Amino acid sequence: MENAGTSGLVSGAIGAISRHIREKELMPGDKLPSEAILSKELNVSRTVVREAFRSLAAMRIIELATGKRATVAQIDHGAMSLMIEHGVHTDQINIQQIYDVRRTIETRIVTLASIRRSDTEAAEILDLAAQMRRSMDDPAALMEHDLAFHTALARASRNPVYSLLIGAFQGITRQTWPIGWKSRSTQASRDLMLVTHVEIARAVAASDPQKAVAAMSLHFDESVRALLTAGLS
Amino acid sequence: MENAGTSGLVSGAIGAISRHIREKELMPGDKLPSEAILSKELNVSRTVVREAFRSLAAMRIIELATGKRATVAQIDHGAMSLMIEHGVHTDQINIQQIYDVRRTIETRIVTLASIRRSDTEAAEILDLAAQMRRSMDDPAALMEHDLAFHTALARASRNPVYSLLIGAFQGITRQTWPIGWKSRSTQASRDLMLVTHVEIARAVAASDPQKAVAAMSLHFDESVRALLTAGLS
DNA sequence: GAGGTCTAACCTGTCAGACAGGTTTAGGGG
DNA sequence: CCCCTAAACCTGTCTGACAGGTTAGACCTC
Repeated sequence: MENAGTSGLVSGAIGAISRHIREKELMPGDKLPSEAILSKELNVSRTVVREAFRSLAAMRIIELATGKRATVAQIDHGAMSLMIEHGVHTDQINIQQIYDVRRTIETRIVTLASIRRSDTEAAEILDLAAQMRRSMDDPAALMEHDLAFHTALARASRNPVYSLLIGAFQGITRQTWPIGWKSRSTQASRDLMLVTHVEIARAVAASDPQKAVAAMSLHFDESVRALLTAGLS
Repeated sequence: MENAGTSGLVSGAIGAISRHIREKELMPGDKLPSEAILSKELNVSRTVVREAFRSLAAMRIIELATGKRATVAQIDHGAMSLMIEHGVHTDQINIQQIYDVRRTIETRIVTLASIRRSDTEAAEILDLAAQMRRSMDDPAALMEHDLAFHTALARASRNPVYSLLIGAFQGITRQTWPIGWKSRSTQASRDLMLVTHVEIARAVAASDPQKAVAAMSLHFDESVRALLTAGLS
């Protein structure tokens, strides 16, 4: 009775275009045929091709731009971020569950980062931790540095899937971060958070996976507690 | 110089519709306004609303069906699966990287599953492992049971984000699984794989997280080795 | 009054054609 | 050989139309 994914001209076009990308082994940046050509080849109206393009663009599989032809896109976490946000807003996922996943993958990330980070990356991570400390009185800036810190760690893991995943959680984290920050009411608890980040950075820079994991673990214990204190289910 | 995500009438419509869902606190299954109404409210043509709907449907944020109005959708791994496949086909992600992520999260999954699984779930997981054994001579069926096994474990973890992630890797796994199976050329290596699954199932059923993690770890060691043997970068 | 049926109103899927810009390309002039 | 321009190409958006699926209410029967 259900067929949503495969029936309909648009779904057919999506499939045909995806196949085209695979078969021609197109790489990010490569151009796709124009809407007019595709609509002729697939025997459908331009409307159908356009809706197929939009669908693929929504998943960041292709990239659209006015005047230019569509191109194959680089993977990007934007779409995943929206999906996760949607899941949270519709009560299908809660914040604690996201934190469990983040803890799991970020623990692995710091292990890999400790082993694989370049010196430049180590410096960047250290610097981001320092910037966090400096922007202690500006929550918005602090949050951005915090997010950038975790993103940099993911990148240093040299596994793009981890970067993708960390990026996917960023959207919803932006919305919950202030809650956690506010619930750290004492100066001591705020300091602790900043110090923990510095500790993580130092351990990664020192190529000490065990210490890095321990610090990251502490960070999550503390974060989860902060969110629970704030009453976040 | 870049603005792809926020400019254009369609992006505006996507934003407006997303906001509508959040502000009205719509839950999965709830209906959205019709295309005609939305196009009037947003002062854009029906074309624009339709393309916005398609985009949201591609991310499985909403669900479309002919004749009926669009509804808010349940989270679904379909879109993520396509994104991952795209990443692999365009050489932005390789299989080993995916296996590293899977190992990381599946290790956590069996820990949670061991603690939280219901008796029904335990029985199901045990049964799936048994079915794998029985379909040893039918690779297609074996693969499906294998995938179902890991999906069932994720579900038993009681964290929908893990289910989502496991689902997201399923598409690409379907394409690489046969490679791994073929590279297990000896009867002994094939038996090992089946036995390992049974071990995981038994450990979860026995609520023994440590044993479950050990077995899962072994499973991934073995899988990664099989793929490396097959020459998969 | 309850239940069932049928029709009219509503809604989505697809098509065709049109036009305003943005982009690329080929040619022509210096 | 380089630069500049105009034509060709391409996408974004709008309008109007029609087929076919869905729904709700009117109506009819028991």
